[in-house]
Amino acid sequence: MDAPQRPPRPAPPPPAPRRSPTGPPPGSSTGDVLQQIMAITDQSLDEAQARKHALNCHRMKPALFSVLCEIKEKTVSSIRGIQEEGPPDAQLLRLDNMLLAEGVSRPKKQGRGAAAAASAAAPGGRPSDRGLEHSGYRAKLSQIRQLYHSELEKYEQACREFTRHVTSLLQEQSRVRPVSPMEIAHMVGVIHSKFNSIQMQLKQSTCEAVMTLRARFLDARRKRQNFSKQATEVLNEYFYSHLSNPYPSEEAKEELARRGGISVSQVSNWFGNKRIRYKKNMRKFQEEATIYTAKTAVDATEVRGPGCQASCPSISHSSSSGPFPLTGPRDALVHLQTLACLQPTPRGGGLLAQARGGWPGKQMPTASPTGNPSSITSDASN
DNA sequence: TTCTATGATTCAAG
DNA sequence: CTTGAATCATAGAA
Repeated sequence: MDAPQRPPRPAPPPPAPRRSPTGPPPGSSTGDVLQQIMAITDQSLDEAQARKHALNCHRMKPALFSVLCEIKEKTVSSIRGIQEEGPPDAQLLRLDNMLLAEGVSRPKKQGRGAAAAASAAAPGGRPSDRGLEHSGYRAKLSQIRQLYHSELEKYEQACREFTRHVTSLLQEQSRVRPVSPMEIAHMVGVIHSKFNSIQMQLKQSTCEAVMTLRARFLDARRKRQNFSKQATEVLNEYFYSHLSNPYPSEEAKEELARRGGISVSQVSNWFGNKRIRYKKNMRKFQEEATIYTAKTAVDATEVRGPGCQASCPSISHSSSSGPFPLTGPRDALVHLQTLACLQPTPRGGGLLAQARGGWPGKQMPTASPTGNPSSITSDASN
């Protein structure tokens, strides 16, 4: 394999170990020795062993060896050129990173930045993907991970065995031909790179499996599940108590999410849907509004005691105040202010006009920045 | 089965 | 980025 075109023999073998007085029979020339080497593969194992031994003990062996060394010296530079392996290519790096990010592979022992980043990831998933923490996904991912590691282990084992085999073979051969340690290292490198490419295929297919799993799971996410009663209640309470400005701040969303046991984005979705659906068909929501308005008022009363303006939630949606009536303490305040400023016409003016435009003048966040849960539904004092 | 309610997604606008 | 609007897709009721 690494034997290049043999140059024309420049000189006969060095004279040093030449024919000794007790020399071999005339037939055992260098050509004969080579002939024997070539014939070794045609022989049985025992026969070959015997021949090998004979060759090793042959008195011409040192001479032949030194010739081979000479030839080798001339060709070795060509090996040197390919000794260094290039850096792991980008594709492999990408695959590794992905497997790491998905929690399929573990960070390298001597891990640096990537390892630190990955260690933050929950086993079996990216922490950022709240929705992906479901058991089904994790179970599948863990299956993939197990398969990946067992296959990887198999490949590594095979690689080790093959490397050991080839190394010992080369060491054995080094008795009859010059095989430098560098050459052996090179062979090992070649073997490793072959096995690496197999490993890369494994990584590739693992990545594909993970991607498929993710895609399927994300699809499944569309299978909606209704929120719990608690969540709906919390959201509706906020919505109807902030009807003039149903745009919860980030803090409020977080608080609502926490209280409802849902995610912030679900809160955002819910409010987006709610605003639109409420506006489209306010009549339909009238009853709901009354319920939650009353509820909020009761809560507010409990907090502040009777006598406050919030304790009179008896507002009808068909009243002249339009679709976004005074439904809660804060709305009462906002509405009073608006009335004072805008002098709305009995129908269609003021808040109604605002509402038609889709709650245009967004108010300041209505939740207290302190994050006090009670402030979400009773913030009239702001 | 159909119908309705509702959570999620997509897309354009700002 | 958030939002409104349209739409999709499904759960659950009828």
